[in-house]
Amino acid sequence: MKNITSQQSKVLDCIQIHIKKTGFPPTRADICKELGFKSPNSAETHLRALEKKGFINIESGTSRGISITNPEAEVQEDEYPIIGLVAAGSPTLATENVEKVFNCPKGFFGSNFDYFLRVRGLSMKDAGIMEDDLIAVKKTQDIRNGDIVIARIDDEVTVKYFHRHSPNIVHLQPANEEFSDIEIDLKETELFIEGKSVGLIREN
Amino acid sequence: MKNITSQQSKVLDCIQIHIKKTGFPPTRADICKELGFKSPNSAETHLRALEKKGFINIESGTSRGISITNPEAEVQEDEYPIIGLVAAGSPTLATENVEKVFNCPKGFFGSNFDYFLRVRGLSMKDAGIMEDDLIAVKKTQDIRNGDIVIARIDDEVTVKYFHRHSPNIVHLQPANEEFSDIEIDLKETELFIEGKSVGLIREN
DNA sequence: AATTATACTGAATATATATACAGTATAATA
DNA sequence: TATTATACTGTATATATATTCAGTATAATT
Repeated sequence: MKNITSQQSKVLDCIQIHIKKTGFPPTRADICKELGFKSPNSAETHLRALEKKGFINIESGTSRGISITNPEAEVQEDEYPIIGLVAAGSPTLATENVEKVFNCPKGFFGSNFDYFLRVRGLSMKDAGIMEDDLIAVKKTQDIRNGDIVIARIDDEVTVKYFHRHSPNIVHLQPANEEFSDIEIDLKETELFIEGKSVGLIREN
Repeated sequence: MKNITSQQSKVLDCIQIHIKKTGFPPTRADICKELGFKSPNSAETHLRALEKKGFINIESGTSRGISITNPEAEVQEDEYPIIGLVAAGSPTLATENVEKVFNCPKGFFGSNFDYFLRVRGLSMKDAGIMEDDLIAVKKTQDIRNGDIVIARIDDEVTVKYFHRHSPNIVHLQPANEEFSDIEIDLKETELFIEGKSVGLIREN
């Protein structure tokens, strides 16, 4: 996305405003009227420049065939799958585990994420994570001590605090007195980190 | 909004899909192509029917001048204020207490709500409500025993479980051993119920 | 010094598009 | 029974619209 000139920016604004106001994009003539141009070619050349720079897309031979390339600045809602926390067995993101999809704006929790995990059990109760809560999971290996991770040990999926104080020993710590720490020797046991929690949603 | 026929519904869907896909509404010909009509007048009459019933608006003499009257059915994101839990003094929803606004689709938590409350303290810790969490508050007086309410006693705002087992005695119960019940005699003390919690959001 | 991008006017035109008119047919309503 | 709504085909056309071509002028690059 290259830099935009002052006039091109006005034209881009004009398009956005027209769509918001009327529901459909402007014609060349509409733009001229709005911005005071006397020739439709003034609008045309600006549109071509905006297209070349990647701000808009022009459908050739189509009336009002202008679409704004980057609606990121706008709403951008997306569907995220809700995955049931399967006790054992199948891999986490398998299709059969998708409970339903949940509409949530992108970047709702500041950072991006990949899916929601439906919480089972109360092992993270003291971290305010309750049964049936939805954890927003970001698939990443960039984990720091104290992060809440979604981990897989021997096909069992669990949500815990992550702590690693020596190279081969990882502690998966619950937030509930009734549960005890899981200590994992990476030389003996395989640990797969699915991702980490970046947010939480609870529906009452 | 009158009832819609099956064919008209298809045409309406077609318009919505076209806008979503291309960024601009379809022409009569586009609709024909999509739905298999052989005459542009087929689309035209359906459009007129949809306009008459209030589902769409048609800008006369304008190419692709179709706009959908009720975009409610679509995404419908809205801005909700985040209110800081003020310890004492000013009324809760006063403008000076608005921390910022938060974009969230309407009906995100199943039911509607009015604002987000930023949680201070850990009095509801065992209910999984932690410091800095955002509680989705629905302003209502329709409270049942066990609901999490936002209550005001003498200008102090608090979040607690609501219990009323006799007509004049209300218990506001925390979810934390370190806090004790608040018993309110409605004949002596004024209790104002701001609303109840319908959901929760946590940003990690 | 030559080229390219920006920023316009003005005119011309092929075609994309809305829209009216003429029919046919069926189901619902008054 | 007459009327209206629905659901189409098919043709025609005025005009809305994209788009090209011919210019003029200034600022920014190469």
